[in-house]
Amino acid sequence: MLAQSNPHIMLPILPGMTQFPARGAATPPMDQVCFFPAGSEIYAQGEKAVGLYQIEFGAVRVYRLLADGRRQISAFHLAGETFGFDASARHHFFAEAITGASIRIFATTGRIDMSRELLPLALRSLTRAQEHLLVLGRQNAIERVAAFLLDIADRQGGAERIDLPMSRTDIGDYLGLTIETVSRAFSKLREKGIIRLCGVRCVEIVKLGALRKMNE
Amino acid sequence: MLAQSNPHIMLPILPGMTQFPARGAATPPMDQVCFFPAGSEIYAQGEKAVGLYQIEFGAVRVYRLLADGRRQISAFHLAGETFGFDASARHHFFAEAITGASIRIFATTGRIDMSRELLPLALRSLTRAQEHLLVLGRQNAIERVAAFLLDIADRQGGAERIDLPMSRTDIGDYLGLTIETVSRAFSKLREKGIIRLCGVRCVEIVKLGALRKMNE
DNA sequence: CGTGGTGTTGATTACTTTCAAGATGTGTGG
DNA sequence: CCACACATCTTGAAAGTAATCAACACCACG
Repeated sequence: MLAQSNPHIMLPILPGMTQFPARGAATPPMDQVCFFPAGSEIYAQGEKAVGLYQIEFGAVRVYRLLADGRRQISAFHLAGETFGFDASARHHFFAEAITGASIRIFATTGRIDMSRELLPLALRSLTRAQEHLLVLGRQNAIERVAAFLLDIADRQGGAERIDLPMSRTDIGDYLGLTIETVSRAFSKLREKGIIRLCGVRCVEIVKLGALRKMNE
Repeated sequence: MLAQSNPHIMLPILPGMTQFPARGAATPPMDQVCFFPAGSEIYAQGEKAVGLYQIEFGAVRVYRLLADGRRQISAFHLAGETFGFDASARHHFFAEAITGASIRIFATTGRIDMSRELLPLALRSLTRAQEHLLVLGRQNAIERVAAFLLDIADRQGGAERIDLPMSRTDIGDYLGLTIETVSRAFSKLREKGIIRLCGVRCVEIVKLGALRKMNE
């Protein structure tokens, strides 16, 4: 696999890019591009919200925890997408970089009113969340994985080859399944000839129609 | 039970209130209060969105269907709440009155920009949806019912006596469970002394702490 | 060439669904 | 006001799906 677009490779900090978390800084600097290493926290539940986050490259998970450690990832965000709407004054969720991610942070507080631009983005997040409710509430394991693959494929430009930045654990926590069940669903889709697994985090969609038919 | 606040009782159409669906009208009239009988459609998936909906009294379900009839209710809305954000140009979901409901419809198209007022409402819907994802993805049947009761109790003003406007089928379709499982969860909570059932659609929360502890 | 993290597969257990029957409650008509 | 009918809800038993527990495979890294 070439390095061309492999998000697992740590890129050097480029000029004009700040690495975060940085020594001594309590919050990331505003209105510039920050680099978050794989696994690093972008914001935490209960933390004061300062703005919105636009991903230049990399991937992000937004999640919530139960007291016993059960985790629900409410959304993945990929390059080009904007997140951080889980807040009125404070964040209700955690956000972490999955792979190393370069993120532009926009201040929205104490600024000119940005509602007009923000509302459509917020509504897109809302629609996504509501559609995910249908998946979690009414679809079985294999249908959930199918929905996940279709969603990611679509957001990666619709090519049949998908690059998964996240682990099976992340996928499980997004789909409300265990990693074993996710793995079995992948295997079953492979056995049926619907997908091809070219490496653990690379999937090729062979029968797009069959995948779509599982989600109607 | 007194008629005082029983939403199951059909109220007469009051002066200044239009009943809908009405003969000959393709869409409900704008910027006024409409009465929707129990079970009637407020908007449908794919329908052009015309505005937002504020509930004067009654209750509403917003849902989506799979091809085979499986239904996921993404949200219930009670008196005082605003809904209808499941749309960019067209609605992505269905909305129906559960009980007879009186609803004020606000036009948002071709009007002065209302983003500033709308954004906080949309964000509240988003947070609700994302929190519901945790329930559907990571909680078991009894925890889901507990979460549901806490949510409704909170939205009805926090009194220990809850009036449920919706059927067990609706609750099941909201929580991603069958009606039988919902019923069994209610029974188990009753057996544990956490709730009391004063009629099928009336619940009294006896041990609020125990209920809360199931949702941490 | 080990080592640790991640992913896969198998066997068993637990929980929810499905199927079925009975109970409760509401509305209607006598 | 009571009796019946229909819809809704509850409970039980059997079946099915996903979780858990366990072992092994794979891969990147030192």
